[in-house]
Amino acid sequence: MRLSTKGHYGLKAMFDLAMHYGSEPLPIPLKVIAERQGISEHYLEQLIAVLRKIGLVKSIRGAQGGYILARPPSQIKVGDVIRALEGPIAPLDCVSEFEPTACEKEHYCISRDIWARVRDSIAEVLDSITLEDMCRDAAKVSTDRVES
Amino acid sequence: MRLSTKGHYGLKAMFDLAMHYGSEPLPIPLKVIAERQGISEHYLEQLIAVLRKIGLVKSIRGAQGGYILARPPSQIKVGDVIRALEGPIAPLDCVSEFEPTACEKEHYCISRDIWARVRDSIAEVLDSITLEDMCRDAAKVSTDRVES
DNA sequence: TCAATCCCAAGTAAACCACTCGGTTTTCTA
DNA sequence: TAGAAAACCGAGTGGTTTACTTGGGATTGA
Repeated sequence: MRLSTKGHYGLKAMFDLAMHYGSEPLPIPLKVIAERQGISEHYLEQLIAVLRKIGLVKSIRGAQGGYILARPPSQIKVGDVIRALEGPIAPLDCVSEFEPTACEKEHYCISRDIWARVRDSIAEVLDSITLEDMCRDAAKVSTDRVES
Repeated sequence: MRLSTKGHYGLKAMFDLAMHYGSEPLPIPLKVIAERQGISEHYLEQLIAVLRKIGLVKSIRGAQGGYILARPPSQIKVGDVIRALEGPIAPLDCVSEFEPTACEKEHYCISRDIWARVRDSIAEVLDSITLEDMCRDAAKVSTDRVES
């Protein structure tokens, strides 16, 4: 029941982009994201390629290029990012969100219901949080720190 | 975010034992469990060894021996079984239920909160279901089938 | 032009998974 | 008391996944 670094790093990168998403967003080079978030640049490149193909980020090539979010942070859910990088939420294949594979049909598998509930509870958490929420929380944390 | 077969098979085996746990429980040989649940016997042996060491099942050696639950089904939570076989619930190491490893301390990691929430929602589901609940549901399903 | 940047494909060491194999030891029953 | 049924034990194994690295090529602003 572990998340791989794909989802973890990918979310960090998306959060980084969200934190720098202004009214006139400037593209942020991968190198900067990787440094700020402490991730191998080449590895992150592979992850962000997936996010780009899925349409969560846009890229601008050439000098002064970089990446920007394809939509405002309020319209990107954490679940979108995780699904893009980790695939459908599915503790077991037979309860995958999308195209569940057939169980052994012999007898009804009682544990299936449990994993379906686990899946739904994970999805509920991930889909209830947007990148905007994360930015707001981050701002709050830094304010709290200054105050204390 | 996948469960391995360890947790899956282990829960099936425990459910099997629970379904045959009477007032005077007879030991059930591994071979029988493995056949009923469609699991490789030798592989299940390794899993049940873990469950035994942790104290969820008791073994009786020799002919007519086998395994029985160490406690009644009502006192064994699904979460107990999964934790025994898969380790503490922890989407990331830094939010492990038990002995979380240190995050990069540099700056507060905002995504940590998300994974902690995911962890808690998984734990909540798994700890709210006992083997007895599973048996009751199984009985209900088979009744429904007969009625329909 | 040239440096910054994105884009792409392949390779790789280590870990993990889902088993298998080949035994030894214990204990009930005939 | 032999023999079979069962638990117990440890090593091996082929395949997949993970988390990268390496080494380039294509695009574009200054």
